[in-house]
Amino acid sequence: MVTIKDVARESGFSVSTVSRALADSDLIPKHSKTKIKSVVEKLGYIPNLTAKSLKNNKFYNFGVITFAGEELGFSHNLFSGILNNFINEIGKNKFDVTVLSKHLVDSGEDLVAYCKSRNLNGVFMLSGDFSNKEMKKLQSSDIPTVVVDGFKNDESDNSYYVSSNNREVMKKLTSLAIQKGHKKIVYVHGEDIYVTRERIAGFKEAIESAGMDFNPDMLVAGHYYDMSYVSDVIDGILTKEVVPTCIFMPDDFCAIKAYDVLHERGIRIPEDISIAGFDGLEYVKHIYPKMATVIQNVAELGKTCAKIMISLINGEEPQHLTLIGADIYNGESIRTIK
Amino acid sequence: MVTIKDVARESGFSVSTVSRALADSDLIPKHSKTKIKSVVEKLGYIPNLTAKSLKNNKFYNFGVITFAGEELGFSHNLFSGILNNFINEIGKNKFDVTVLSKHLVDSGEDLVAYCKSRNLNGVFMLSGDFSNKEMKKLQSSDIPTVVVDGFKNDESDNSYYVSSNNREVMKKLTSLAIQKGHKKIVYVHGEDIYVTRERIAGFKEAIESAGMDFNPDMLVAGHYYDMSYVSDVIDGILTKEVVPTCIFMPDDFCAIKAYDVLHERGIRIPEDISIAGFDGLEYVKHIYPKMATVIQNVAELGKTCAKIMISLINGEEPQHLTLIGADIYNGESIRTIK
DNA sequence: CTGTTAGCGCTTTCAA
DNA sequence: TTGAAAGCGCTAACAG
Repeated sequence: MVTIKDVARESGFSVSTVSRALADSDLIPKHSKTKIKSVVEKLGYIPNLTAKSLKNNKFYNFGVITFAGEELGFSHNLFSGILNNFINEIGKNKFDVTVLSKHLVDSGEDLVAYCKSRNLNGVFMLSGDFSNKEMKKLQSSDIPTVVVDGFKNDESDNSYYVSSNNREVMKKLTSLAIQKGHKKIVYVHGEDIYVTRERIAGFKEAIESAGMDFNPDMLVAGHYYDMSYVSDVIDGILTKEVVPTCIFMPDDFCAIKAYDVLHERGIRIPEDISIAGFDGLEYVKHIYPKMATVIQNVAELGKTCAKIMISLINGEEPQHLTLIGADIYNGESIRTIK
Repeated sequence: MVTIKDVARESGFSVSTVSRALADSDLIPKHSKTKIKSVVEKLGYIPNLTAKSLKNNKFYNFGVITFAGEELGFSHNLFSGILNNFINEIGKNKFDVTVLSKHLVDSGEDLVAYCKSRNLNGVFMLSGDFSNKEMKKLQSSDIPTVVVDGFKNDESDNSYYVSSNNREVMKKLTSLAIQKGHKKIVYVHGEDIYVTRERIAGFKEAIESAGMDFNPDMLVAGHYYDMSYVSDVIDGILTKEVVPTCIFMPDDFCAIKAYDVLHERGIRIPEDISIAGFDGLEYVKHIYPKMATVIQNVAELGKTCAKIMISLINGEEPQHLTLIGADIYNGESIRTIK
């Protein structure tokens, strides 16, 4: 390993002069810099950032945690897209990203200690775990956290939340179905977290502002990104005294499974029952019938989280909750009832 | 920040004794350890791994690069699953994982320098970029690299390759179609990399061992994980003088698009044309008709890569090429021709 | 303009 | 059984 010492010796300057030259300090004249840089080149010197960090007490490193409660990890189609954008934005700003493995989170190790021992400047959580103690401790620690999409919105001074404008977009989606003539709509919603409550609120608002009566039967509890329960839930809905004409699923992944189940039962989409998903995964636009869904702005979500992280370590005070606009994709899975 | 010095002062021992006690050294008697650990507890001391690393010249940190050539990053449905398993396996072994952003790779920065300055012990590449110079330099550097799935298999002493047993499984898939009565099969294959060549080889072998004539018309060039070219390619195939009864697509993602295109053209799957994908993404089992595909063993692929990385830094000499078995999922998209 | 020196937090030899 | 001291690679205050 070539160190700054080697460069100093070889170039005839002292270590501090070399350090300054490499930092492009005004104190060092051009000719010295040139000389030093040529030696750097010659020896193939590469500065050791670990040493630099230790000295400066600046670490330029964020952690990322992926939704500990699920098996999905990076395979979560929505979160992986958000993560992509987060990482690229962070990378543009010259920070590093360290991944905290699901194993680490599940093992019950002290997450705060883990992060501190690695000098992480902040942690990005792709959906908080809704039960994990360590995640909670991390959120209420002095390490800044930015949580996207799945969170409880517990107030914590040091935690920042980003999500789509779920209430508004769910209201839009519901209004669209109503406009198309649907009066009996069921919303299979996910876990009780902030985004779910918002979606339910938007759902209700649309129903009520259309002059219809909201009744609790319109809500059915499900889970996000979990196909296993879908056939039971769908069967339950099909045997209700009032069978809906339209079912909103918690997300596209579950909605695909709903397609499958309905197909097996000989029920046509959208002729017999209409379906909508949520998230806007690429492939739902290419299945038959093209699935109506909410397209979350994955790029904006990821970038926003990154910007908040960066502004935080710059000592700024961003908003604690940021909402990002989402769009409706009409598809063909919600029929028009005459 | 509480340092080892603080613990030393507070406990009345010297820094070195504290260090030894925390490393559970035999030199330190139980009562001293107990005393020291109680002070650690009291002060909330957390060891600084950066300092430790610097001192020991051990860094316990791997890099991960995601397929620079594409927009997908972590959204790549196959690679994200592999990555999941890689990270968890690495995490179990107490190493950290640092993400190298696509931005970093695209920007043309010196990747080797980047990795060295961060003291990365090795780099995991999810599909090599087939053109990127920096990626190549990295692979031929003294930093060990493990590449999964998309690679050229250029010989490099310090690069290790893992993929599914593509030749064998593609032979199986092709044989299955032949057995079902298909004689006119077209394989839309991906970029010219090792895995593609293997798949093509397996495809040929199946055709020839069935006593059929292989002809180059059976191969059509496409791309992996790219929907944009699919409709052109499909249209091209449909206007051939001999229209095939079965089309193999490069992957599930493209195959979904093929479903879409054929549907738009009024061509039924599998009655008119049979389709198969490749990779085994969860949702292809839930679309209609259920898509025949090759299920790559994502868990084994990821874990194997991790194990190779770890064995490398332990000074072992793993094989340079490791093949993992894959399975066929029959689905319903390859019809039986009587 | 440049060098000497101290020190970031930690481990480890050497000496007691 | 413990401590002093050196040093990992680097930066920066201070002194010239």
